[in-house]
Amino acid sequence: MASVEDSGLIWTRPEPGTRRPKFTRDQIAATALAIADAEGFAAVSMRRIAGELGAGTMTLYYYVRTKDELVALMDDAIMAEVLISADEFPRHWYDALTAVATRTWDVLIRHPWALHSLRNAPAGPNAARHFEQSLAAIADTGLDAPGTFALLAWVDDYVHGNALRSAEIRAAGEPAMDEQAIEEAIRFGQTLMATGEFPHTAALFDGADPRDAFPTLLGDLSERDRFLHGLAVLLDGVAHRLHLDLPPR
Amino acid sequence: MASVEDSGLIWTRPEPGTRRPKFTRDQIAATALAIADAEGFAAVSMRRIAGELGAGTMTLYYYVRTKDELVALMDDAIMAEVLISADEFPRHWYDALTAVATRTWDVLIRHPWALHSLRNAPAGPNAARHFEQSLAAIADTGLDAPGTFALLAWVDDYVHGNALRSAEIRAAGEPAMDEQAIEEAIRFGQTLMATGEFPHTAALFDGADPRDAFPTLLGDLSERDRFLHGLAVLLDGVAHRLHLDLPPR
DNA sequence: TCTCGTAGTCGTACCGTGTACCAACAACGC
DNA sequence: GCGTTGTTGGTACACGGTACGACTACGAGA
Repeated sequence: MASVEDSGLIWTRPEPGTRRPKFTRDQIAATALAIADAEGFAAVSMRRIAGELGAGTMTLYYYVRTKDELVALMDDAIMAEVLISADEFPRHWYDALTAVATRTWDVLIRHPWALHSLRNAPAGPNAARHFEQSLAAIADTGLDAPGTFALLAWVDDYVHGNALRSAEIRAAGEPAMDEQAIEEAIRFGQTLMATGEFPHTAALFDGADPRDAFPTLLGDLSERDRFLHGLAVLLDGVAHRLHLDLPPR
Repeated sequence: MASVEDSGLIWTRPEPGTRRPKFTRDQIAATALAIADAEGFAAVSMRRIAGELGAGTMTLYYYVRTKDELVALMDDAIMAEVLISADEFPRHWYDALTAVATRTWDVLIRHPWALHSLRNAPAGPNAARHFEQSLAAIADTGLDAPGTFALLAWVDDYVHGNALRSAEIRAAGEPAMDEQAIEEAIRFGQTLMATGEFPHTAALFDGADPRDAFPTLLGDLSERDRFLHGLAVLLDGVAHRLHLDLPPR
């Protein structure tokens, strides 16, 4: 006898022959990513993801052995965003490396929590693809293996270091720090200045309110432009030291 | 009537007139630092610190409002290590900046958990002193405020990015990753290689066992030398772009 | 000398985390 | 019909930060 549960229309009944799980890893990772983007990585808990998905908490552990594995999934999803399609890949090493670095930076800024929270995630397939792309970018330099490795490391270090700090600046603008906390921080700064122990710092700010002074100090450039500027400086040094040619302009 | 507790010799009784707290913030921060250095930042919990100190957990909250404040204390202690004494301060901007950056790197490597765990700590007095020293280092370049700020940012970005990755490599050598996990990771890598999707990566490793290949790829240099090399490349670019003079050799 | 205010200490309890364990259920091959 | 196995999820535990408030003992005032 068919029970009430069975009596639905075909549309409501799952196709037979396929004993499919309710969820997929992609779906779970996407949910986790959405939570992290909206409320920060700290809000990503197993209970929270499960709740968002309308599942029991422990259900997630059928798809994933530990939370670390789930984090690895998140990392791989992010690394996918970093990949550059073949048709937008410049020919010259300088431009190609700049393109890869910039794309990486863009993604890291789009997910400011990522660099901090995915640090321990083991590399997945998309991380490998990103590395392959990086190698492809500088293949025409003719550098040997150690040289190649070193160059990529320098660029990666700068990109990550810059993204880390830029993400911080971005976060500082958010309501995370309330007006009163800023006020106190400034007063503390003034107390330090008053000791006379910081002549160079005092000269730099020149008595101005730090809140007004920052745009000037940053040269009225966007974070992204300042990143690009530093990258160009670094690659200048690279071309000079490693005797590589710069692209025609 | 004096109770049994009071009956000790003078030596065992605290001096009167001074109702001193049992602990100090410095002491608490030092304990927390020791735990972090020995077992990683994750091992630093309020209960653990208190236990180490022979105090009740909640006692710590008399000295500190929240754990975040305690972390700020740890950060300030670390920043103290970064400071360079006046007599070892080189004259030329290139050497001075290199000295500051290298000292920073050394400290970050000595405390590999620091960069990752103290990221959100607000700047304290020693952070301000470090900034002042950085300004002093490049004062003789004659750069204007935005130029100064930009230069320090580039160098800081590179130092932090490199230290972050170097600390990681260091951690990877630790027993954290057991033999079996490494074996699996390598097998996974080979699976990826077998797809033919990674020609450049395959060429780089040239069929060698990754465990043997790494020293060669790293150019048989120490982490520290590789850091210094990259820093020199960056500063080369800086001198070139900003029309600054290099130190006489 | 007695009393009282208060600086300093800490036990208990609450909520939130990751996850081990196990019971319940559903769909398939026979 | 059955047992098997894939899938779900409830409960419980250890551990985290910390709010609350009780307790202790010093120092000052009477």
